[in-house]
Amino acid sequence: MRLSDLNPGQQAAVTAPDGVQLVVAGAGTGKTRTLVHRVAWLVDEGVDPRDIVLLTFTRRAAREMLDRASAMVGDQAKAVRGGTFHSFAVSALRRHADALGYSRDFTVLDRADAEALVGLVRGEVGLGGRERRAPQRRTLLKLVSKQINTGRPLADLIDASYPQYLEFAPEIERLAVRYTERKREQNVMDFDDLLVRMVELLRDHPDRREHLARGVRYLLVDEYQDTNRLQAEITGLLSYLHGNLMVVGDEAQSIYGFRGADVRNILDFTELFPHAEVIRLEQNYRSVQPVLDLANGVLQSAAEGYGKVLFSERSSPERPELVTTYDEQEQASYLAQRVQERKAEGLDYRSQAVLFRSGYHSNLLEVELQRAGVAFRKFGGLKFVEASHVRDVFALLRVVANPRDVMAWVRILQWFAGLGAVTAERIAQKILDHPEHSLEPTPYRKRKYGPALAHLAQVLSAAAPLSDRPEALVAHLLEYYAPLLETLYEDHRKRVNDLKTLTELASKYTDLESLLAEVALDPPEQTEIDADPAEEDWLTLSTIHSAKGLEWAVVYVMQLGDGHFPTTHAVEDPDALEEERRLLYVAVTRARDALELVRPTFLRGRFGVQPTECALLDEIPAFHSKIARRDGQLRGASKTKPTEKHPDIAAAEARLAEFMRRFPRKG
DNA sequence: GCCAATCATCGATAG
DNA sequence: GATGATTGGC
Repeated sequence: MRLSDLNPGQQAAVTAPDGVQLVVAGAGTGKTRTLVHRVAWLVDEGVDPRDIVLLTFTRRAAREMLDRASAMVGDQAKAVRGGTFHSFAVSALRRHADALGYSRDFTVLDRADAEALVGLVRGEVGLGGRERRAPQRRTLLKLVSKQINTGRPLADLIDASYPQYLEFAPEIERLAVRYTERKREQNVMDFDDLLVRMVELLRDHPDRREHLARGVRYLLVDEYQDTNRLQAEITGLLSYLHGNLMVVGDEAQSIYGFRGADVRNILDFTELFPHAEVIRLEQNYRSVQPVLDLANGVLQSAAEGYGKVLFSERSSPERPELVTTYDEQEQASYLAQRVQERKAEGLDYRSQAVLFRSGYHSNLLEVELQRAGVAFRKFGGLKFVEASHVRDVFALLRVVANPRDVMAWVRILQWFAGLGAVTAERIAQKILDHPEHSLEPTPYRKRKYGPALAHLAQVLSAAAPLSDRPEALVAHLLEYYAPLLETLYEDHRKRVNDLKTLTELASKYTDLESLLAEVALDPPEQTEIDADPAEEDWLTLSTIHSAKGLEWAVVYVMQLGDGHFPTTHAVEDPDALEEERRLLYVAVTRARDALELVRPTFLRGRFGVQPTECALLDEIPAFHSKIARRDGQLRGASKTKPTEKHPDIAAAEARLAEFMRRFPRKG
């Protein structure tokens, strides 16, 4: 490895002596590069790679960094343990489950299952079927989760986000307690439990703490501004023994407030670790100055001053562009055409990315791209494993792995005619209370669904011995499930292909537990599954959250407009709007050479499709001098298809024309 | 008492 | 489009 490629700040971070360092690194200042070099440098210095732990925000980021480190110092760097806090916790918790009243075959509930379980408890604590409008299970889980991740009292959180539900505070308190109890009974953990139990393990079990911390000689944490208090606690507890900790982050890029992330973790870091060396990386190597001018403008408009100004030595005559289109359809057509134009000019799709606030914002664009034959992959939004029929198969896998998994049972049992939610829960509870019998169909023999249960029991008992061969296990279960699929879904023809994909997915694993944990913690993206592996040049579509830490030569930020980006909620809530601003900052700073902000004039609002402002853009100081304007209307429209007006807009215009005709202006 | 079909309401980001 | 309350049927 060569240190001469690095600037003095980066070198200081890479070669820092033992101890605690805080690396404050603005967007594009080579944060990832620095971490990669740090790992490589440590390995090069003779540190056992297995004693290095690199915690990142996604597993994708961890993999990428370790690959790059390996390229510098050889494959030994692959032995570095890397992943998210959650994935690190799963492996630690499996080994130490006994200390926490769990057994080591616990399963991980994803959000949908967690919500389903909250739904069961919801009825139990009296939050269902009343004339008073009680919060939905989704909202309830959000509240409980936020309480756990922030440590703030539930009543405060309700007051802040859902004041209309304050009258339910006592019931919600009870729900939180029951929910936790039931998860433990069922030997399942939701995402929050992974952190909570990890803290519990490290805090309350000194022997385990020492054992775990002994193996963490160097701890590196990326994206520290997006950690919550539990993660900060884990960071401190894991590194207490050797005292070698490096955290890296940028407070201006904090975009996970909704998940309980606390910027104070990074802002107050030196109070917690007074001996920490603070290293600042300020020079931006990524973007041209005009892009940074706009990024700086976005930060200036923030209520909380970050006092940060990015500068670059890369100049460009082109300012970022504000592209105005008529509506969403024209936006989609424009983008599809624009990426092709750039491709024709010699810029690969690989160097371009379209970013948006919410997963569904790209729906129309995806249709246009498909029509135009542009290969793309989408990151964020609905995942392959979230499809209902795929979840079905995973429910079968989960009861094989953990027969106490009530939510998996409840899902499976409701496949059968005449067996509804109430009976399903009753049977699942019975299995939980007498796990030695598992599914014993005899008591239900006289029921309509008796034979179906007998068949299921038979399939599952044959499945058990296949646990250490996931591929064979999936094949066995599919033999049972495939015929069922046809009766369960009218559109089963579309769904049946996914079953083959499932077998392929399973073939990558050697045991069932890691298959299930990985799929819960790092689900493969739908378009990765669909993509033609031979196609190497594809366009990236991504939510801004999923684009964090990445960069492209050209970036398009689409769907700018109140109610979309920023989202509905944020338009009224100043704190939420601040997070939207940081989100825009993250999006803008992904661009190396060129940036386009695309803004449809007519967007779907509360009263149908209507002209829409964009608070985020309007408040940027001297915005108009920082951007160039472009009309997104397609001139060479014959190349693609003609722009269609949104039906709502067409209808509104027709009504307007009718109105004008009947009430002609005088004079 | 439970199931299955029907109707109103409301939306995000992710491990 | 999903969630959850409601309603009619067994």
